[in-house]
Amino acid sequence: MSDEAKPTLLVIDGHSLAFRAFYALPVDSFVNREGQHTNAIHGFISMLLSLVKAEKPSHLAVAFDISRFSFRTREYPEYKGTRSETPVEFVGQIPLLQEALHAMGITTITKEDFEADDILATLAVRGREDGYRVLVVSGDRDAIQMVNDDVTLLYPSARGVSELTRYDRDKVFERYGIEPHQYPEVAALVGETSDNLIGIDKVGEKTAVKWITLYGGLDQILEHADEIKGVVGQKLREQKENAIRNRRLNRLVTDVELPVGPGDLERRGIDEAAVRELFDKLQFRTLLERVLALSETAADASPSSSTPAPAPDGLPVVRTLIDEELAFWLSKHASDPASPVGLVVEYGADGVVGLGISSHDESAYIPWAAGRGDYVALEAWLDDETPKVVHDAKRAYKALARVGLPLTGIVGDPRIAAWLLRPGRTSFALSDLVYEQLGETLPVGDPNQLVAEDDDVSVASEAWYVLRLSESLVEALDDGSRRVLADIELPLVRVLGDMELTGVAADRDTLKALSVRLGETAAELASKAFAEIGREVNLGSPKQLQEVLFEQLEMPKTRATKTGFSTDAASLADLQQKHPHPFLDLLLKHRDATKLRQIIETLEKSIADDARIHTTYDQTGTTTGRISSVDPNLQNIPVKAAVGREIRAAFVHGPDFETLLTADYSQIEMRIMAHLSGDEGLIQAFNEGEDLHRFVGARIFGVDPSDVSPSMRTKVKAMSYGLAYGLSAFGLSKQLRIESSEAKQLMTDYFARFGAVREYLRTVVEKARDDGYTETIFGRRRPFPDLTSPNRVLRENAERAALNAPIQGSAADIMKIAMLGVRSEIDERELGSRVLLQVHDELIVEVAPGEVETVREIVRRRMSSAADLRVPLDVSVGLGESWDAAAH
DNA sequence: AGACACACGTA
DNA sequence: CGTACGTGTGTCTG
Repeated sequence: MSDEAKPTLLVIDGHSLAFRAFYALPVDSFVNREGQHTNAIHGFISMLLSLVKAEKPSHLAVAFDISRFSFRTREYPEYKGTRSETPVEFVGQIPLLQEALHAMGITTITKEDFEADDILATLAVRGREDGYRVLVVSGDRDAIQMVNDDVTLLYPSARGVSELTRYDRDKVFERYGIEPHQYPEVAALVGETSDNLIGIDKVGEKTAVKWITLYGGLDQILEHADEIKGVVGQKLREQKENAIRNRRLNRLVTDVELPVGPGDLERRGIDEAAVRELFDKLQFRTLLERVLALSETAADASPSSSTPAPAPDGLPVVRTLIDEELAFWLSKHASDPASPVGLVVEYGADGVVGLGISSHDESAYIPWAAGRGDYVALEAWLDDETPKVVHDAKRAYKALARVGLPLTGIVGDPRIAAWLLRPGRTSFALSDLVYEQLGETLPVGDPNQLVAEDDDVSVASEAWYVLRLSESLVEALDDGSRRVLADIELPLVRVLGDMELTGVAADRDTLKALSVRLGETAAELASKAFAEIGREVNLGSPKQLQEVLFEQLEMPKTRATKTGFSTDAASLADLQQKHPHPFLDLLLKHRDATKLRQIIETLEKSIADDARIHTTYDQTGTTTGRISSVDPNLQNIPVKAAVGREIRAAFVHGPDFETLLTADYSQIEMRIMAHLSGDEGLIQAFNEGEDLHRFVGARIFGVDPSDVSPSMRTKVKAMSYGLAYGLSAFGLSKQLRIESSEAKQLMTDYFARFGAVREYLRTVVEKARDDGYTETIFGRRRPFPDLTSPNRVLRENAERAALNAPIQGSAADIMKIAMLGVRSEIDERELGSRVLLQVHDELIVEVAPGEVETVREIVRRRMSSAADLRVPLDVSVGLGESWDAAAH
């Protein structure tokens, strides 16, 4: 293929050319009405237009450095270290230039950890392979190494960017006397001041070229270093490491992984509206004419083959921000306390990859690489009061904390807002919420698309959606829910986040020993059980158990399930009464042992490297307002059985702490029921501070409190608790294994004494049916559409849930408020103790040395005063080495 | 591999 | 025919 017939690929080092342009044009002549300097943008675009006109490239791209940091600075921190601060007038010009290029339909490419020249070198190699004539525009002399028969370097002259010197093979040889690929070896010997690469003393270009010609290359020169005479030979031997290092650093990478290849860089049509708007803002009148003129000829020559998908109305163009630009953008556009910004953290396998930030009309992407030193402004911004809206703020808070970044000023979280609006929904994914709430489709990076939107764009654009979504959701909330969001849920994000990050210390040996012991017990029980039935079955399989029980042993059928008959513990206990068999008892004990062992093994697996277990609280995981706990669930650690308490004994305080403290609310739901119903009897029971069930039992059975028998107390207790769940007489009789007539009588007697409770429970459901929702004391709502369902099962289920929601929900609110109070006082008084776990009505605190009494008082006071009810909120506190020992 | 049912731990 | 959860196992399905 002749050169004439080959398509031309033009690739440009954006940053270096813009910088050249900046120094070539007078700064003060290019300032727009907003005070933004534009000389570099103007010079660059002017140069670009001339180039396009002259070279008529069919394919075109501009590469930018992401920052002054790259793999080279990691290897050699002094790399480019002599470069002075970016001039203040240059700041802000690169993002605007990128914006202009996008509007002009020109692809820009960046790659984390690489310099623009590496991108150019990669495209040059691939372009050559694919049959292109390649033109590389760069102001960096290292680019000379790319030159060959198909690749030409256009290098700006001393006079600026409008005159570019063409370096082809011949020109390189003419200028340096070597082949292009040898240039870096010369540079390695001589050194490169602008990159802060020191060469060999006394070796200049002439000497270096002479040696290269004589010995053939750098390696050969070093091999023959001993033969070189004089001071210069001496210097070479002394300083050869410099040359080796320089060569390593000035070698351009030619296999950078890029989202695009040469074929994807075909010139596209311009977005005329965007160009007009931006050029108007930049006040580029003549350039606008030139761009439009060129675009017409381009359109005639090659009709655009790919038109970018139209962006949704108002979606801002994304800028990638680094270094000074980052600080500039943050200070100029994002620190207004009155206008929140959306923030999206991009998560990679190793944590934070980047940040997307967006106001209503500007979006930016900030690449993040751990250990890089240019994030002072970002850190300050994350830690200031700039209002930030974050989807799944707790996750972002934790991810940022893990890389040492703060996050304060969280004023919105659409995930939580959507949950408050409709706590029963199943998905809280951003894309689903955007679709449902805004009626828009969240753009996704489509890897199949040629010039795919890269992650930068998606993350920054997501931030824009997060902001709008949050505003729309808050708008949809009622005042009460809004207060719950602002006063409870959002402040709680940090508290829960820190609890998760801290974790709870666990004693691996205790757990291990326990699981071994339970394993042995289970094995013994299994073999005994097999002996009883004369064969081996899988005791964990309900299906196989059904065969054994109902076919082989011909036991009476139990409660029906979807797939047969139940083998749960209650059914087995029933069977043991009706049809006693040793197998049943062995099976139950086996279940106990294996279940506990399973729990222990799960816990063991979840112990992290810091010897602590870090659960994750799901702040949107329940319909009532409670939080749930996952991975592992630390809210269902056994406590009732003796072995359960042994498990809790494995949760201990950390080495630098004095003790664990547990604090729990006594009968909080009953107290809330007393408050909400206003039942004088119940209120009196709590105010007298007597044993609640004894007091209630005395009233119901008409005896003295001292004469309430254990069996009476059990019945009363079951009924009291059951009431808050919508328990029926049938259910009560089932649970207490008493006649349903007795259960019925019990309930009648209860309501005769505590009539306001019945009245309350009835009106809660009635009101919920009218309103369509229930409400907690603090205004948290839960919708109940099924209360008017003609389907009886649905309706009655909804009735029981509606009965319970304000009670369970108010208890959840109170505990959350208490947690906020405890945390804020610990912060205020600068204590070292910290809350570790929350189990609905219980807090577990790790107490720092010397703080026992202080923390005990704080926790007790903050928990009891979290709400002002018509009954006291009783809190019991315990201390101990372990969770079990601290229980009471 | 993923969905479902069952069983069971907590408040 | 008592609310609210999460997890492990077995089983069936694709």
